[in-house]
Amino acid sequence: MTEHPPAKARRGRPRQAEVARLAGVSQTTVSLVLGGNKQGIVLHPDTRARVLEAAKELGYVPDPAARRLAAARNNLLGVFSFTATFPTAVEHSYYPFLVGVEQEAAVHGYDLVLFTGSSSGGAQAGTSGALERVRLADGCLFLGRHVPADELRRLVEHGYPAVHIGRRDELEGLAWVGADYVEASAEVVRRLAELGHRRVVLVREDDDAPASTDRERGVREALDAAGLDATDAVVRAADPATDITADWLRGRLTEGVTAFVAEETDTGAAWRALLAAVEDAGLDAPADLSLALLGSPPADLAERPEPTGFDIPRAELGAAAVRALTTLLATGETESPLVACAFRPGNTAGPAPAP
Amino acid sequence: MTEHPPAKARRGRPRQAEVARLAGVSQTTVSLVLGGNKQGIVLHPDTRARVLEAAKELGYVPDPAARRLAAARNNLLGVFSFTATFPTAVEHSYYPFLVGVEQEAAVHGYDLVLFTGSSSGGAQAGTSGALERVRLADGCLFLGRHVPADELRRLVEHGYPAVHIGRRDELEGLAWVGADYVEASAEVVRRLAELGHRRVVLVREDDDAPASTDRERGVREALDAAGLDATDAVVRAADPATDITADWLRGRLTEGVTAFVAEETDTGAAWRALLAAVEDAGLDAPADLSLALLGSPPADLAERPEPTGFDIPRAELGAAAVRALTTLLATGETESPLVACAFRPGNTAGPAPAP
DNA sequence: TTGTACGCGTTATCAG
DNA sequence: CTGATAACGCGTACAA
Repeated sequence: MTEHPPAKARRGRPRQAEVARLAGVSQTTVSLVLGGNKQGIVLHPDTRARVLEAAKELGYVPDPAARRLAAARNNLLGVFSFTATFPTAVEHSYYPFLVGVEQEAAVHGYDLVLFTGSSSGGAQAGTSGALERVRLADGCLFLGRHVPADELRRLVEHGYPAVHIGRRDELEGLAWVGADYVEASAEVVRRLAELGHRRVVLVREDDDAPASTDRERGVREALDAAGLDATDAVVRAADPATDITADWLRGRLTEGVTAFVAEETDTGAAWRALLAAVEDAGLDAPADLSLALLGSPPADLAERPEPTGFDIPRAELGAAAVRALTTLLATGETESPLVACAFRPGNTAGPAPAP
Repeated sequence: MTEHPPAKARRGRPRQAEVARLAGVSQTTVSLVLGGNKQGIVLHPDTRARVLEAAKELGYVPDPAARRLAAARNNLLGVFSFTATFPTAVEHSYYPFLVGVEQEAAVHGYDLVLFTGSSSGGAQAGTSGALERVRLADGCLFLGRHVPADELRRLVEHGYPAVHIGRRDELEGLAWVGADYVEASAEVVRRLAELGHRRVVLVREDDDAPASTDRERGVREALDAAGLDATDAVVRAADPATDITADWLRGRLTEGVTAFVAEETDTGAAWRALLAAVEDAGLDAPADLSLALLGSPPADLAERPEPTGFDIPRAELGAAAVRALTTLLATGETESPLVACAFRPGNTAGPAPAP
């Protein structure tokens, strides 16, 4: 009993020392050869070859934790996501971003660590300090609304390389990549104005995430620019399903509102409520009124009708985030690019009905 | 220059030793208190309190890398996927499996490592020895057709804990979780038989993956069981787009075939070709003939018409795979469960037309 | 009940 | 060119 029973998980996991023994050299040499020889030390090609062969023979792979502990890097990028609900449908989750993240990570030679219990509301979610887990990776991507600001700030202040997917100005020094919701929302309203709509209402949920406020800003800016009345132009619905009713809709219509714009959220509640209200009121879009969605529709109502609005370039955002993170890792430069959203014509908006 | 410039990421992070000094105890005691005291060692409540206070005071958070290094395990589960094409659409990728994988991994306290350059066709894909990378994780999930058998065998022979998503009997000792394609395909054919179809043709691609052969087996078994003619019941189309034409279709119809079944693949080529041939021939399903798809349709033609067939329970498969892997990790027991597929009525199959 | 000593796997320095 | 040796931060037998 002189040896602790080794954890099953490690059985057969070769270390540098074993590679060294097999190659007949020291462990240091193995580290040198396998580490790319940053020190510029000259090694005998034969030695090098023997080490490489031994490593391949044994299937040696460096332990990421040890690598990291020794203040090196492990070619691992973290992904920590805070989506409100568990992704039963892939489209509602962060996977669309992951497509771009994964592709770009591959380009740069990084593998990905998905920190669970974040999106999935698993055991560790909400636990204070849960974010610290990401330190296992060289750097980390954060995404979703409601990423805990204080924990994130701690990481950033300690110099941990982090990039947030989604604009995040409040956190000094945090790099982020964002969709240009302001411009995209403004464009939607501009189109509506061009279609003759003079009064437009934005239905947003009761949520102060940047993604929401940006949309509102874009809407307001476009209204101003078009010289339209912005009075009561924004409605905050704590519970869209009960607040946005057929009656409410009729009320607004009699006030002269001809177009309704919903923000996109995790649940799509605002858009859903709007569609339901229109149907309940026996109205039709775009004949009787125009509708637009500031984002992509939830999967279950993606078609019939296809919402006028814009698409969030999720994969590009993911890729841009990885680029930002890798340059942060390599140069220490913090960049925060804004990615444009493409306008989606759709078929829920049309010319404003004659008064 | 007596000190190495510490990595930015680590600067200023309090360690257990500092907590210990502040609390006037040893580092061990700190570890004990903060580690939840698994050993059941009795500590003086005051000591405990002092340690906790000191930890909070300093904002101590354990270093995950060190923790994992000491524990001789990662709590990392790998995911290595071999899908034929890059997932431009999440639905075509391995993400639907990942939903279940992620959820179940969270339950068991594991994080996930996504090995890039596998699904994404990145730089390292196809490289010999690329699979060895997975050793970084405590265990790994493999998925997709065409996972290189020899490399996988090496890993398994070395005792590396691996679970393949998809049946894989050829590899002695490899654990896998599979969808019961045989039974699901048989059920589809049984339904067709019940609808009066006497001659059924399976269109499969030129591919000998288990997922393909299982479907064929199910089809043949059901044909036999129903006493139907299995002559020329299976067509292998190297290139469905050019092989499965309107002319071909008419030919088979005149031979008395009334139902066509396509296997599902990454590309959905067989099903796509079948739909196109029917349209080109000016025919209609299910009026003139019946169609069924052994799997889920590609996203771009998920509706209109919804294919009769079955759904692959991808999330459940992912979850089952994680369970298999964690028990393999914990007990060394290899299990290979088969998960049932749900029949999907759809609307492309109907009663066989009268002869 | 608390402290000592060592190991986990890797990197990095420095003397042969 | 190579081989000891010391961190890195934490867990844990074993001793006090």
